[in-house]
Amino acid sequence: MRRPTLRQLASELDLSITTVSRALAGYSDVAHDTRQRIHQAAKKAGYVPNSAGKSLVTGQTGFIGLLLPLSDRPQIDPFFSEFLAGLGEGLQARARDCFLATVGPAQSELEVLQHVVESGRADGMVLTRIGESDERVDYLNERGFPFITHGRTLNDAPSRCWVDTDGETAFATAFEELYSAGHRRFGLISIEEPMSFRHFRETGLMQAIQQRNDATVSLAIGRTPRFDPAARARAASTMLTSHTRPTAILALTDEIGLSILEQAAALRIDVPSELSVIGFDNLPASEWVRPTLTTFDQRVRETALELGHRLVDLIDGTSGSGQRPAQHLLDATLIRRGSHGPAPGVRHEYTTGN
Amino acid sequence: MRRPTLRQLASELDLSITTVSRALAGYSDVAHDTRQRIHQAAKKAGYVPNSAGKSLVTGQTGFIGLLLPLSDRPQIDPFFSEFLAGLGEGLQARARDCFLATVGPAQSELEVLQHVVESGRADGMVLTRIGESDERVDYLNERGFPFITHGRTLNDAPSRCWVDTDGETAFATAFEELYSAGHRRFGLISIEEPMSFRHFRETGLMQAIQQRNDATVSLAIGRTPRFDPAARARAASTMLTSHTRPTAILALTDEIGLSILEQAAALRIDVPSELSVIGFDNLPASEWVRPTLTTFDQRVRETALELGHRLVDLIDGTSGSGQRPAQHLLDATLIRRGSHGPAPGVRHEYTTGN
DNA sequence: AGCAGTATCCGAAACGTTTAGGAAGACTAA
DNA sequence: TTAGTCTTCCTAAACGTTTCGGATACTGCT
Repeated sequence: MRRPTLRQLASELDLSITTVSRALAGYSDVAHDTRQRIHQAAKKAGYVPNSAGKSLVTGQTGFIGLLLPLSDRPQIDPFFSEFLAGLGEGLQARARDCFLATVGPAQSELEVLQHVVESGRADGMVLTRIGESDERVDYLNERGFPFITHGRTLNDAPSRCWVDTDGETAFATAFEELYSAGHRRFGLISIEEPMSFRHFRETGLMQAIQQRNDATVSLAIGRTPRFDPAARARAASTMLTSHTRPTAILALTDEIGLSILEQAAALRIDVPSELSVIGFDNLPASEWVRPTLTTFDQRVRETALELGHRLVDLIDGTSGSGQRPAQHLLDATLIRRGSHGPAPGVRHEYTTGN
Repeated sequence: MRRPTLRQLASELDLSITTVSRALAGYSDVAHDTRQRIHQAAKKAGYVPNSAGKSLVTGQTGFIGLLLPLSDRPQIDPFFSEFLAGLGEGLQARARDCFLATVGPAQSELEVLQHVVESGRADGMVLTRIGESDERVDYLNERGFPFITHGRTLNDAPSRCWVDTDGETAFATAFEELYSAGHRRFGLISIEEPMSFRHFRETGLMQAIQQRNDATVSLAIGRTPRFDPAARARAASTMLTSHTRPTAILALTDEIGLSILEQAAALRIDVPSELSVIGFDNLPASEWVRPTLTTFDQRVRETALELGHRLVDLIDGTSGSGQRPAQHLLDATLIRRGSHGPAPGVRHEYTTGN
């Protein structure tokens, strides 16, 4: 039982293909009762336009591509399902579907991206995990292919579409929160990879420190490969056993934050009385651990929904009319939980050292 | 700058479209040096066949659809990214792409499924979250559309393709492990939804209990809606405060297991000395909590990879030659962690009651 | 020279849709 | 009556690909 086509419908109704097509598409040059007959027959036959045919003539596929690297590390992205849910919701509202361009371990993302773009499988692209500079962005820019990114590079033109979470403000806020609570010896455990979110979060912290202009504030920085749990634990442990252990540590991600909590427990350092930790991402696990992890929520779902809408605007050329700016920065909201608190009293400063 | 087409390539090379097409497709009726000229020109022009054109004539899209419900609950599926990674990897190896058919809150999955199938956007479908009986499965069966499921219904024909984790054996194993450790008063916190994995896990437990044929074994059963954290907590707390509190509780999922650990901590019931808990899923959080949660790992990624390969086999008709059976049951592996241990001594049985 | 066989290429149709550019008839206004 | 304007419908081309069924020229053989 093959799917009904326009031709079949037309011959059944003794009409031309054109008329059936135009009736279904809602054009006004079809008589009212003809239109009704057509709609009835279409519904009865279960007619759904063949997307390949349509795509061939319109040049649009109705697909949005999402570049998905399949590294061998276990978790792709902790909030990936959230992201997908938001994106899917946004795209569905605009009658598009999402397709996953998977990047195998042996391929480069750029390679896959080029193939997708050139084969015309997608009308637009969504890119995540943006680096401080990003060859994928450069390629699509040059190619003139519609795309949007979750995150920005360090040198985007003002017209380049992106949606990002304001990590800069978030980390400044975190610093202020902790500074006000009396903390002066700070730590930051960051990642080694030059992702742009690292840049912004770090910058936010640095600027906030500078702005305080308080010589008693110190900052120790540790780095770890992003996806190596053992290295993460080492970085945390190193900072926690240092001679001048910080009283407050900012973790670039929750995974790092959880690792710090774990090492602190192992070293019998009480959180939050002896040590404050603030993470970023609001992973599910950050609610399950004890103490619970204070962190920032990115509202990933919302972000991705926005991303979808904006990309379709871009493709349809709707964004030219200027209702929304091309770039959109969303606030991260601080989720105050159990892993931060007032700094330990100055008296204790030298007794807690290792 | 539009993408190069076969026609352009052909006229450039002073050849017919046919020849260029056949050379690129690897047919043998093209002279060696002609073939080389064509390949060179194609590479130079960056030619990639237009997928709509190809799809129109071959009737294949190269896409596999994955039905993705966008419920309003925050996390779609804890291991969703894992699943996607595996599926993507499998499909990529077979030169297919994965597309996401998102189901909005207002739509039914069946409705979306029908639309995808009838519009010819996909060559095959992957279904997850299978119910004990499932209208989506019925529809696709009847429609004769290629599909595979992660999970099985309670009445699948032997030829119906699926890959599933053996929850039956897993729960029997868990029971045996605990029984051998001296536990006799068991609890099970299950879900309310008639998902088929619930059926198999419960059945596995029941059968294991029956097989022991030990009158001193008791089983208390609690149920909670799958995605309601508050109800989950209530169910856990109810079982933990019952007059005859179990010494070992099996949680149908890790989310339930984590909730039990949380409630136990709140009630000052020590795990594992007073209570053993075993979950299922191996969520990331189960490693972060203290005590860590003993649970089963489903090897989601591996499962999904298998799923992808088998579906493509099915589509290509390769599975007819009978190298692999249509149905495949994978073992879940017990990850022994900190939340289970020997049963508390009989002496304590009546002192721990609430 | 005549013939079969082979290597190499091509014309044309087909897939299902959209849409530009009419055409035919009915109505309106003078 | 006649020209003009709507309303309603249709013909035909186009999108880019694959593939069936030849066509042509060359080879080797008798």
